[in-house]
Amino acid sequence: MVSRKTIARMSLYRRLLISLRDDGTSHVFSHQLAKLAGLTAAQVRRDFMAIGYSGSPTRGYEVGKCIDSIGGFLDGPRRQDVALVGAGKLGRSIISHFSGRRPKLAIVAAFDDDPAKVEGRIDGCRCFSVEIMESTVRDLGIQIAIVATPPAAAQKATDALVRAGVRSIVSFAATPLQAPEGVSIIDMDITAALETAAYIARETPAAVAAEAEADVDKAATPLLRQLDTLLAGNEVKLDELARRIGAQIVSGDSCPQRVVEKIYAGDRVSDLLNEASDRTLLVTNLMSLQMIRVAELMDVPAICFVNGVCPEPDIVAKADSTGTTLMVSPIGVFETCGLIYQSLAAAPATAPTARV
Amino acid sequence: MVSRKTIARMSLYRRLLISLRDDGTSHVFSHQLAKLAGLTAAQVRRDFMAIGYSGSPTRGYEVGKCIDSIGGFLDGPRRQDVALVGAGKLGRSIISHFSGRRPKLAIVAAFDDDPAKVEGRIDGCRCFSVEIMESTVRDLGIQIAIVATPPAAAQKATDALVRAGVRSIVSFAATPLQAPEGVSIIDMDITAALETAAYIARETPAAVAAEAEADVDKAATPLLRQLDTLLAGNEVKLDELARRIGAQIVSGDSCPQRVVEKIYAGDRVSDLLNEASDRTLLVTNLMSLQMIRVAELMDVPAICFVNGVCPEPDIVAKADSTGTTLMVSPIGVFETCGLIYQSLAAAPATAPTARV
DNA sequence: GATACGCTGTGAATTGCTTCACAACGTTAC
DNA sequence: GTAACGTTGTGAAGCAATTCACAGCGTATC
Repeated sequence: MVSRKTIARMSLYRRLLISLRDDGTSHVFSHQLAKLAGLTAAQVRRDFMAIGYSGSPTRGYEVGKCIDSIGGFLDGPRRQDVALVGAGKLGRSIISHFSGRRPKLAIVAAFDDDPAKVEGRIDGCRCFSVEIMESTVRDLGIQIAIVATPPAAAQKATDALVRAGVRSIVSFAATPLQAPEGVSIIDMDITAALETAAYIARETPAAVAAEAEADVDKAATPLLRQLDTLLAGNEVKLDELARRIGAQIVSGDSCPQRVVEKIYAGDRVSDLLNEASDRTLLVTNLMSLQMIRVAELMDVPAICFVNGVCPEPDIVAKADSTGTTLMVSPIGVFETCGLIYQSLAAAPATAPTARV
Repeated sequence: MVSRKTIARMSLYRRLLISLRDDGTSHVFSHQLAKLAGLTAAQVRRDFMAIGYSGSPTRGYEVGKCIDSIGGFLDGPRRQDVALVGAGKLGRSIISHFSGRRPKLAIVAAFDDDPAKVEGRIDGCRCFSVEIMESTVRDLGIQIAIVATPPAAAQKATDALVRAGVRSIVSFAATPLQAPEGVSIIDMDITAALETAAYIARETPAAVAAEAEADVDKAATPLLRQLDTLLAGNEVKLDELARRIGAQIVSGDSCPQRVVEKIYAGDRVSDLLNEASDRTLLVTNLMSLQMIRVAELMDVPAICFVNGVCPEPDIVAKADSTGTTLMVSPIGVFETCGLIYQSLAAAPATAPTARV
């Protein structure tokens, strides 16, 4: 397994490489990158070896490819959300620091015990009361947190985060945090850093130093019928549909020529069993192997993931093996459904304008 | 010579010991201190050995004496002054962090290129223009500096600090700093720390390799913009919307007169945090109390359940109590989205036919 | 087309840090 | 008094991270 230090350096390499790319550099040698990072060339080569990226003996490393390789290693397949506890000056500055920087890593919620800060927005990040932290973090499925509270509140916050399911914490608190096995703490001890600097300055030998009944059905009938009219017989091929909505087909060679005439949007697998057919396109934001398995079971020809999130290789592989076409729509579920609907309604075939 | 890591731990030990002393503890064993610090007992003993402090085999270490010993090692004979460059949020939070904490270590001057910050006082610390930094630092004989500037300015600041005689720098800049031999740099790389945390959170359970990139995002832009145009300013009242799509409002007395201008369809709660607002209608097939909680949290005015499934009384009750309007659409997510979309597109206002 | 060059990828060596393991020893118990 | 216990201090072992050193290869040069 690759060490924590190597991971941190990867983060650094990527920033350096991005900066090189922006400067128009296409290739870089290990010793050059080493110089920029303040390391040795051997260290850089070892690190790249760890992620399996190879350069050319004559041109060195390709900046673009290298950035992608590091991205493949460092970034998860989907966005990871981060919670921040302690919206004091430090906490707010950290939010600003990350604001819009890494699309795959977003501080989505801040928590503080000061009512003044609560309900405000800090650089676009919502701030809530610590009282709802545990439930919120759990509900959101957040696994990463930053602790920037006064030392007295830090351990309590950490315990709540751990109970909420957080697995990795970056701490700026001036006190070490106790966490159970399996929860990793990365301590950014500012005080220790400054004191260390002071020591060095002093001792270094001089150098330059988430009721009711239903008469709902009655009202529903006419509408549903219209929809059926709209969709039925309005077959469309998968590849054509993908093109119309700007989605990209990500699964390999499965036949995108098949037709769909019904769309099911939603993540509830149990409903799928009743709704889906071999002419149904499934629009979902739940990306899992289970989804592919159910699609196969129901003979669903295609699945459209949303928000531009590409499925992991094992999911693509599974889809390929079952012959399910996968596509990724760059936009959300509502927007994707809207476009498909619009597209079908606008189709030359039978296009009754739905009375609304 | 004692290692940098050991020095940083000393700083930590001292803080832990001071807190123990304040709690009235007079003696402490290596394993106790180790527990507090998150280290092993052997490590603690080794470190104390390095500074030549000895404990008693029966009583352990004397807290007071030990603090003094560490002080003798860590602190210099006289106060050491520190300069800070970059009085942005991060810089100011660092000043507050140290303000009055360590008498022997004081941030005496801050430097920034923003005239608005210059000449002001931050937690008692004077702020000056970067222009006079070099000469001021030199004149004050400052040997320790903290760099908290944007990456672009960091190297320049470092060079000036080095010329001014600084021998040890703690950097919070998002870029590595180059310094001559004899000037030590302690890099607090926040970005690397968070990315490392993200990696660990993701890879800890079962490692899965990541893959391809998504140029899906590019295709997304124009489409999304069109959708925004379509939806923005196309406000519609909740009761009107419900009537148009044949949905039934099931929650009690909450005000269905509110308007919505955005729809979010999907069950992924975490995305809601970023997407939802007090004008967003949430279309979902996930019927749970958690959904109501999140809606409340985000001030989402209404939730539309689908497939004609009426929510349980407890959910309706919860929604009533939070003022969230609940409606039930007789049809599925896709059809509901399609109808809403159609409805908005057909609205008298701005109705650009989406190019597909 | 052969020679020289400089770089990468990697086994092996090295360095530095952490933990083990145990002698030494003060304290308590009987 | 002495046996048992639990802790410190420390040499030695172990482990992780880094560096060395060089084979191998693509390119350039003559």
